[in-house]
Amino acid sequence: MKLNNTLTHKVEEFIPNTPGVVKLYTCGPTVYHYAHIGNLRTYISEDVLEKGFKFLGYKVDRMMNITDVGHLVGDGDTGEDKMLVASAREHKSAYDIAKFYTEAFKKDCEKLNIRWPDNVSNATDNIDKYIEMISKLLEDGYAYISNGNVYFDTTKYTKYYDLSGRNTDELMVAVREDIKEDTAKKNPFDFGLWFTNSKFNNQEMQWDSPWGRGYPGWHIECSGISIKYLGEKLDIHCGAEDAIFPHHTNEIAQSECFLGHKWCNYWVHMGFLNDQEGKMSKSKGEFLTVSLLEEKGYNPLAYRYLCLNSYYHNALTFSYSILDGAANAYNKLLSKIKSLKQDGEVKNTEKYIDMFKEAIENDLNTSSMITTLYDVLKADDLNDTSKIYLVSEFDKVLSLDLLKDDKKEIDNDLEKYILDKIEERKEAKANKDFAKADSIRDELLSKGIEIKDTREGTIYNIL
RNA sequence: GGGUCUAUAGCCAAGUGGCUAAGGCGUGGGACUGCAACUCCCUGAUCGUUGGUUCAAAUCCGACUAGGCCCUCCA
Repeated sequence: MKLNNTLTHKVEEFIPNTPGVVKLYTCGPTVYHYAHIGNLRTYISEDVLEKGFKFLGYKVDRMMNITDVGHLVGDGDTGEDKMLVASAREHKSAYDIAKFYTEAFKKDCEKLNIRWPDNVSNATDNIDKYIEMISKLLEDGYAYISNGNVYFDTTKYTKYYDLSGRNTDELMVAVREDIKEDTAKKNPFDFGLWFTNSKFNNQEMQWDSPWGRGYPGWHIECSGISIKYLGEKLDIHCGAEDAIFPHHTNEIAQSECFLGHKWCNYWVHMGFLNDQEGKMSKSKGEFLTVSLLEEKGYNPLAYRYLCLNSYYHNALTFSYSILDGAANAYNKLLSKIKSLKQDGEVKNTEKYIDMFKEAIENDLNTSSMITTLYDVLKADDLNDTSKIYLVSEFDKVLSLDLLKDDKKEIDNDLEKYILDKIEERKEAKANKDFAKADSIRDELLSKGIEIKDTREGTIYNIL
């Protein structure tokens, strides 16, 4: 298995700490609002990564966090706490907001066939672990207290800039005009581990700690949860590309200083889904949620297909025309698969399984996986039974419901009505009364029933 | 300003130094059809520009150009 490792800036062979086992940590969502489809792209990629490893025979121990503790709002807003803003907007407590949007996120994942990870933990459920880590960092001199807050001292960790490739001199502090520098820090890029004295005096979520009542910094959350549940050595840490600096950079610093050794060998970052102006956000432009796509008549899996057709590490620009293309391709693919009929024994499939595995091993080349699927459908050395078998195998990773029988239940009355109409139209056609034939077709279509004339006769399809 | 990633046909893309540059969508043409839809067949690029390395480069190196992301938080 080869992966694009941000730590080494190379696509390189993946070697787990324990042969055959992958310890995988994926950064989860901040649950203060609905997720947009750009957020979900990352989770689709991580889902395929997990399933791809399993397809290759690995055991995957995966952990994901849910960030349910407040942080600064983004996407155009400034200086407010996300959870607080959502609380005020919806007149709910921060805990209720987190619960509500966690459920919403879960539903979105279901619609996109993103398997809910076996291990998911809320940031607020692991405060004890953060306190343990921060205490040790203070004890060992990697952290200091200033103005009531605990900060990590970035000058104490020499490899601080390895992941992002930056260096201290060239970074700009508070590059955006609307951000004020925190003067309590010793060094500009030190970051908060625990706050007791923040600008959010109305912070609802607070806990007691050796440094006073307050709340943890954002970065400690992922490190704490990962180490608590997956142990001291992690194989792969995933996240979106914007998390490289400072989030993942800070995670590495605090984790390795706490552990005293190398923590994670592979850092895999997912590219963004952009709109025409660039980064997709919740506050500018159209707020593209899975529900919105459904309202517009798109199958969420058409979006999944779109994502799988591109490389996880690169940016993808969203537009309705590319979604239309994906939806079209996806529907054609489904109807091709639907036309397969069981016709014998499964045979000659090894070659195609190998091709599919090769695509996975090639840095999760989802585009090639789909190409292999098309190769199977076109193959003349495979019978239909073998093709169906391969499609079902591939769908373990692709999760596009390729073989799902979505035939809608219709009652006998409706069926009789449709068959009568089809018979009536057949007669009209025989009598060359095409106006009548067309009007019957339109009538059925207006009721959501599409008919097609095939060599085997007229068939109908409930839309 | 600095870092980092990217650049293959209208669009999504494969390609990891060497046969005629995969595949999908769309477009155009054709077959089928009373018409249409469906289906099937045919249809397109010297790989951002420019130097270099090599017997050989879309593939390696340099420069340039364009764009994404990061330097509060964001997937």
